[in-house]
Amino acid sequence: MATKKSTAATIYDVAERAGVSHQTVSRYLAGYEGIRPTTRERVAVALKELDYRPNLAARSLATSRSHRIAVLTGDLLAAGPSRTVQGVAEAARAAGYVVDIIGFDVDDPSSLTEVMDLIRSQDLAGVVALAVSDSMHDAISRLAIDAPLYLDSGPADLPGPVGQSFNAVGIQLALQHLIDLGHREIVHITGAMDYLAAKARVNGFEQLIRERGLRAHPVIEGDWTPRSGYAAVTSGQIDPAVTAIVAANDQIALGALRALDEAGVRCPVDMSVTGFDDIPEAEYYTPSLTTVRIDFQQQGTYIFNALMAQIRGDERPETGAFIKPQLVVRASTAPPS
Amino acid sequence: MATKKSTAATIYDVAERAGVSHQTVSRYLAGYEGIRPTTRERVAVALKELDYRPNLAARSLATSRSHRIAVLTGDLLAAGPSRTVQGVAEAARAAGYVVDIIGFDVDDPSSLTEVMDLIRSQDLAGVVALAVSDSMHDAISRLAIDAPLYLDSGPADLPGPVGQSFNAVGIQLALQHLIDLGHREIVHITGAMDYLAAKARVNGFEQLIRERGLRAHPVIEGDWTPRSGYAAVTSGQIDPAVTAIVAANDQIALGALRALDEAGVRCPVDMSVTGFDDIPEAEYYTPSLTTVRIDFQQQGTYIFNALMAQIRGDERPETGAFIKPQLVVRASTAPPS
DNA sequence: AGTCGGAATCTTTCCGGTAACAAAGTAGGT
DNA sequence: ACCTACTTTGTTACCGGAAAGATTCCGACT
Repeated sequence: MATKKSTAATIYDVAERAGVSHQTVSRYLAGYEGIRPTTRERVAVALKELDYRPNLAARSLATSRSHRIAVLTGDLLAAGPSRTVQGVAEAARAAGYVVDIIGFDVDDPSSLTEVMDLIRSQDLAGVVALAVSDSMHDAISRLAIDAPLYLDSGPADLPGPVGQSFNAVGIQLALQHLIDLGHREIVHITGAMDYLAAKARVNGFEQLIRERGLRAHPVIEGDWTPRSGYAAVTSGQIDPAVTAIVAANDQIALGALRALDEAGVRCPVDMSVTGFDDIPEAEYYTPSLTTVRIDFQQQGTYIFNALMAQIRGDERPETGAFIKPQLVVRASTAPPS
Repeated sequence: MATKKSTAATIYDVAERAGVSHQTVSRYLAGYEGIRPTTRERVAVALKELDYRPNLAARSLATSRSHRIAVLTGDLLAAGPSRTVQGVAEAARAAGYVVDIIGFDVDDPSSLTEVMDLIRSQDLAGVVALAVSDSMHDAISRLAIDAPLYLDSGPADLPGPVGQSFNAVGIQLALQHLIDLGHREIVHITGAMDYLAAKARVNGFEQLIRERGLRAHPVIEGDWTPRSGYAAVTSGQIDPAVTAIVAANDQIALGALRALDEAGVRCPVDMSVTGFDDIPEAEYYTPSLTTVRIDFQQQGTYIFNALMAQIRGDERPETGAFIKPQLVVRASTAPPS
């Protein structure tokens, strides 16, 4: 039966109740083996009776380590990042870590100064930076945070962070699907090009186009938003020969779908469209969107694990982690007519 | 010129450098007035030279108060809540608070036990619970958290939390718009009915229907998802006389739009549809969705302020805060034909 | 029985701040 | 110049844990 006390119980309270020293309680909590069973039992009982909860501030002060990680992100609003954050948060919680969300202004690198102060004040176990543009990438990597930092961005020509490993393969899944349907003239609408994810998708797209020996239509630059997908189609940049569009995410695909509809171009009869992410709404677009499903939950887990590996100081870069994208065929793709 | 030191500077380091006692430094940091200008200057210089950052764990331990709040939420994925969280996080950051995101399993009230432990270990300044269903509402309010708690849920018959004040007015904006267009047979597809937001929208809807003396079609129960909007239309629950649908959010509207399209019912010619939230995609649905825009940023600010008021122990419940919803007329509504 | 050594437990110190109290320093009034 | 009353600054204790060193306990062995 938990005793109601106005102030939270400390290890001293527990120790007194169990008739031992506070250090013994501390050892018990740390899982130390060498405690006599009778003593152990007394401590356990006292702990339960007082409904003891450790004070994390005190622990963190004493050890100068915490079980808290920060997620730095430019926008939580975008569907992808927000789900990734969710995934990281869940993985972190399962591992007994708490996640601080720290936002910064994507357009203002100087806002990082505040962020930096915040991070340095917090003794964090680690920091994850998600959805980071190139300019921010440099600013962040210069940040000289003393905690391990997992940066989900970087040059597109390197293998890249584990959290971004699926981009090329994913986009190729969509592209190959269109090729299999018989399409030969295919164009890509990109995400915001200062994001690694966008560049990786472009690279994946162009690589497969080359491998298959297809005509390389210049990509059309978008910025992840439906608006940019709409603009890409209405801007007249698309070669009339094109019969299929590979959008860098579902929102762009939505915008494109809408523009096609307004222009009287039927999807999928006259033009096929694929998305990326498989957000819950994608199935209900008109027509239902063929897209590539990403397991953001798993992505979050991988990212968290990668950070934990850094925290523990592991050397091996955990090569096995790869998020397997999955093609979801719905009604927005069909053979060219 | 900041001196590079391997370990972070403490107030003791600063004190030594400035030739004063650490307490004087502490006073300076606390903004205490009674410090001689010359001393003040020396401290300021030392502070800057050592690039001092306070250790929040130590401060929190000493004061048993922290500048950290937790946001408890069932799902970050849903568009509304995630944007609200974003808003709260931003308001909190502006006020110098850090936000911990704590997720729990909506379907498993026992997961709250863990959450509870987490919260109690963290010495938090306050807790915000968002997107809370009724069952969770009870579980959470029983949680006996010693920090101030802002619960964004509750009985639908009370005025309700400030964060939810816009529901009735917002839905009535949509409904009145349809009435103005000449619609008389209007049905509502609800959100998940164990959420305050869903109930408040239903109440607002039914109230205005009564006031205008219109036929009260029974509401069709949804769960915020596009799937449920789709199901509501295809299930045949809608009276053939109905000429307009008021959906509880944009996703539901999307599902409905899709079902109507498949059934060959033209929107807005044969059926008008309104959404709620104005997510960025809504404009690009087919047809472009008439909806009610909610300023989630502002909502987040209000919620944060409400929590801060509780933390400070203010009595007056800050009655002035109201998020003004805004009707956004697009192409999914038209006079009945 | 006396000793030795490891196991179990206790005591002290520290982490980096804040709070309360004590002690200087300073100025004004007589 | 002396005392009083503020001002300014310094000292010490404390928050709740963890780490390190000190101490007690206990059984095995001589």
